[in-house]
Formats: sequence, structure tokens, C-alpha cells
Amino acid sequence: MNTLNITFPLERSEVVSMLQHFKISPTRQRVEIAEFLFQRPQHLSAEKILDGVTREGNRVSRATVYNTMGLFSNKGVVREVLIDRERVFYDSNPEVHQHLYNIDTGELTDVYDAEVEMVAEPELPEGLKIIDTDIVYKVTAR
Amino acid sequence: MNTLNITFPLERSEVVSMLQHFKISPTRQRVEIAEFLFQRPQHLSAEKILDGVTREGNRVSRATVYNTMGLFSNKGVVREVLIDRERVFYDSNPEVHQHLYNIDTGELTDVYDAEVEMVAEPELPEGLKIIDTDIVYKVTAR
DNA sequence: ATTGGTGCAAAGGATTTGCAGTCTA
DNA sequence: TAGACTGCAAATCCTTTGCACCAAT
Repeated sequence: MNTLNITFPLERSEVVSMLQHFKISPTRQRVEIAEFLFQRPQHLSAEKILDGVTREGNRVSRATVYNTMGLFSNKGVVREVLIDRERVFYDSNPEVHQHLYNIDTGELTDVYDAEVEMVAEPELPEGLKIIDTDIVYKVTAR
Repeated sequence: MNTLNITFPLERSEVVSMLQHFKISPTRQRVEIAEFLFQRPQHLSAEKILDGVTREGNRVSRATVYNTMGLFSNKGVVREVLIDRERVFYDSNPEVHQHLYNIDTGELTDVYDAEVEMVAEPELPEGLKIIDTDIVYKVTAR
């Protein structure tokens, strides 16, 4: 997947060039959303993104958040993470990493253990190629 | 996770003892749902399960399907797989395996490559233990 | 009687859609 | 002006919930 070299937080001008790099025209709303996302590596739901962007004093509609996040994940700006059946999370961390999902608390955290990257890739049917590998460890304290 | 020794399809009496093994009382609806699930290893949405069970001439309500699948996945009878943002899939294959998700077609298939099992487990914070590891390879033909 | 299980319909909540208005090249 | 984009509200769709009824212990 995309392996951008990001230093959080990303400032506006960096966000703009990042979007352009992904062939996304940097409209006001998209830039504001991306700026919010790339303040730090994080996992956010659409609703949280809407809240956050709004709280920063920017006006964006719910539909645009959904449109934009759909666009961003298609283009590879963020990764969709599906763990909670309730909603989709968008991951602004571009590094290769895995997730730890605490089933007791619902908390989602990143894992970077080098060993994990040793995962072998499966043999694929002709013509198919892997574009992303999701590894989620479900953990509990019980 | 559970590593039952299953030979598909499971017949009714086997389903009943399996449920008892998981400390689930084998009501008519639960047995019918489980019988349908364990005809073969498969990934099914709640709606498909309702359809299938109904088509076999058994009467089960939608609420009961949801209740039952929630119970089954809590007890470890089936695994929840979240890949498609549309809905939850329930996996009746108890063997250790991973998934291949074709983003072009939405098709979900199993992978058994032995190598994949070499995945190292990450270091965990004190007190937490891994209860399940999900690996999904997203593939495309494009 | 009490507890567990089921079914129905209504409610809930996340996401999508239709469409009119807006911006920009 | 065309095409891309946005916003609003209504619609959709999966899943959950409230509650009455039924079954089994």
C-alpha cells in the first residue's frame, strides 16, 4: 500500500501537495478534512471526523465527509479498517502496521512489531495481486 | 480459537452435540440454523442465513437469526468476519485459515497456506491475551 | 412460577441517494 | 458553459430493542 513519508502533524501546504500527489483536487472541504486527519496517526469514524472538522470552525456537510472518506480510501490516502460492526474507521497512519482490537473496551491500537512483517503471502490465482494486508489481533483482559 | 474436527456436512445429531459442547441449549431454531451453516464451510450474512433456513422449510424470525448468530459467535461456534462495510459475515469454517477478499467482485475466499501460520504474535501489554487473529488479503485483478 | 427463548413490529443508527445550488477551469 | 463538487433532507438498509407469548424446568 502507500508508504508516504509523513511527519505528523501535516500542515496545510503539505496536505495540499499530498492530495495532488494522489490526483485529488484539493477543495476547501477536502483540505480541511485531511488536515484534521493528519494531525496525528489516528483511527476515526465518519461521525468523529465530522465533529472534529466542525469543532475547528470549518463547515462541512455529513454527505461530504462520507464522499470524501470514500474518495480518500479509494485513492489510498487513508485505510479503511473494519473491526467494529457499528462503523468504519479511517486510519491516517500510512506506515505498515497491524491492529490490536481490545474486545473489552472497543479500543483500537497500532502494532509495529517487526516480526509481524514476516507474514508470508499466499499463492494467488492467476492475475490477482495483493493490494493490502490487514492483520487484526483481537485481545481481551479476561 | 476453537479447532473442532468437523466433517462437512454436519448431520443433525452432530449439530446437537456440537451446540451442547459449547453449552448452548439446542432449541429447534438454533439447530436448524446451525445445520444450515455447517452444510459446508461458508461465509454468510444474516440475511442469507435467514433466506437459507427459510428455504429449507424451517420457520425462524429475523430477530432469532440475529440473536442466534450473536450467541454463536460469542461462544465460538462461528467466526465473525468484517470485510465488507455492508454487513457482517459468519464463517462456518472452524479451521485456522485466512481470507482473500476480492475488491473487484466482493468475493471472499479462504486461504490455507501453511506459511501464513508463521505469523509472529506481537508483544502485548500486561494482562492481555490474543483470542483471535484475523488476516485479510485484499486482492484485485486490475 | 421462573427462566430462557422466540417473534413481531417499531426503533435506531450508519451510510447513501436525489437533486438543486455552487464553484472553477 | 461544462463538469466537478457540495449540502440538505429524505431514503435505505442492516441490526437492535421492547414486549408479549410460549416452552421447559
